[in-house]
Amino acid sequence: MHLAGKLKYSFHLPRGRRLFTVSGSMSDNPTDNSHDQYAVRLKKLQDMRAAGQDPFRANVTTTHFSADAKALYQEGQDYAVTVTVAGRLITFRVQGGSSFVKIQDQQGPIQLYFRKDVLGEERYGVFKKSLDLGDIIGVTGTLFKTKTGEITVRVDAFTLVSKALHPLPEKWHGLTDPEQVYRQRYLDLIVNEESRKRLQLRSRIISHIRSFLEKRNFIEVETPVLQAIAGGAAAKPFNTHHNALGIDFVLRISLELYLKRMLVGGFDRVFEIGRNFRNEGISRRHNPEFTMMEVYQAYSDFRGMMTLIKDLLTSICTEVLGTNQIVHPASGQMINFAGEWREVKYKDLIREVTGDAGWFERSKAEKIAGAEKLGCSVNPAWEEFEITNEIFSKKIEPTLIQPTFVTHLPKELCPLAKITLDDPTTIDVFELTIGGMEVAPAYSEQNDPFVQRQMFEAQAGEEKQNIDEDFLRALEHGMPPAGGMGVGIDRLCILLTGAESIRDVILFPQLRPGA
RNA sequence: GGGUUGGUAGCUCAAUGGUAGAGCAGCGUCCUUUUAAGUCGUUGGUUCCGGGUUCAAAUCCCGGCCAACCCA
Repeated sequence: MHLAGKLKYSFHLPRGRRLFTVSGSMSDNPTDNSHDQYAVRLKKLQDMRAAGQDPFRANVTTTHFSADAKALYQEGQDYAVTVTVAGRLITFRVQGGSSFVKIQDQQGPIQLYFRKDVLGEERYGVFKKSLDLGDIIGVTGTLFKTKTGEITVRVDAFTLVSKALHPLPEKWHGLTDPEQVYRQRYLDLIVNEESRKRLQLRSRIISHIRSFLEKRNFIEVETPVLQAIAGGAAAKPFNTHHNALGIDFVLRISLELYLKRMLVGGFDRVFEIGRNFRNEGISRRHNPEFTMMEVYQAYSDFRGMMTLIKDLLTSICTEVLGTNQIVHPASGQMINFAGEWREVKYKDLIREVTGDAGWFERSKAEKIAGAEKLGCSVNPAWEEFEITNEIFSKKIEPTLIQPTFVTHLPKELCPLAKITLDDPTTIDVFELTIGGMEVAPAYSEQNDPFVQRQMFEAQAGEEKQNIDEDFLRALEHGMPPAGGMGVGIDRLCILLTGAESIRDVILFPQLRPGA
């Protein structure tokens, strides 16, 4: 089931407009050219082509991006530096024989100054008549500072290198319809600086994670997305099919089991930043495909991972964000990454919120009653640990705004970690929770193949075929003791960019096909 | 899956059951240092789709599609 296969790719024209009727009326009656901006722009394109200038065959060799070009200007040295820049036309202010426009490239906007007496009558006329907001142009000119102090390129020559047939969204309000923001992200990126900044910040965060880990001798690897068995997490997978092999595959739901094979193979410090796919609901916090970073370090444990994640996040704060404090939009609180981070056992949090020191000795009926007293709706079919975990998810996790290591979770919640030595009901694990969201779980990884098999069998229940025998065989060859951690990159970006929704930090979030 | 809110010009939004409008964009005019430039004029509508009520529906009712938020 390929989702993309169901999408209809159609050439999109403004509603109710047909290309041939519009262009027909254009040529029949050139004065009546005001009914459709698409048609107006198409006409300009056709006229240029007829004159032997096809913008889609033109190009320009740029010398600088916008901000780099502006940085070359030296005070008082007007028209001394020549640059060639290119970008999308975002403002257009014609003023008789001189005009100011702005173009925008990857680094942001730069102002251009067109003069009739510099360009000549004919080229200036082409500039005024042939260009539209949204077109992509390249210009060569010299830097100067206007009387209002803006560094500007006085244009000596310009080339249209791509025609925009659709008008840009309105310049002041921008594009606000959330649906269009996500479906036509390119428009959002053109007109909404906040979106552009946020998504660029995401790239810088990921880039920083890579360099941070590489400096600590971690090796980045890539493991299969297509897998015969979805392992490493409890989630419903997407199913797909390999035609030549004639077998079904699933898309991975986690990176874990292959990265541990890398530990067996002698890659002692590995990480992968990759897409996971979970066939579950879509919400403010969930996208069906999301980016996970998983990292494994031999001869470490969950305590070592604590240090690693704290160092990593502190490093992102100082080197990428330039601050240790971030506003948590939902609560308005400041999240403080500096100083010591709270560490608390899962069981202690449960005892605290239920007010019951003996919670874990209570019967299932008593736990159900306790959970309902706290306002949790409980499914009677749940196991006891699920009832308790409902309290954690609903009543505790959302309140953990400051960075908090929740440690020693019940062993049922993770079958891949080592049992705590002095408490056989818990595992050596933490979940780092910030801003009410689980950001990074980490474990002392299970490397005992016998215990691992038992855990898998208990988890699989009747579905023994879902046990990854190849992974167990790998463990039987000996995996070094290791700490492992997963970092939800999207959630981290929500947190660090102050976004409201996962959709704001994913370039093209999944939506229903159509529209 | 349930509830709430919304979908009107290219964009941002008005219009209390009674002629569908404004700003920006577009088109035409004036303007050689503007900053949402300004000026004068002007075009542009399957009011998401399909039914229904009514003399009359963007508006009320039913169904559908899409989205946002909340809940599961």
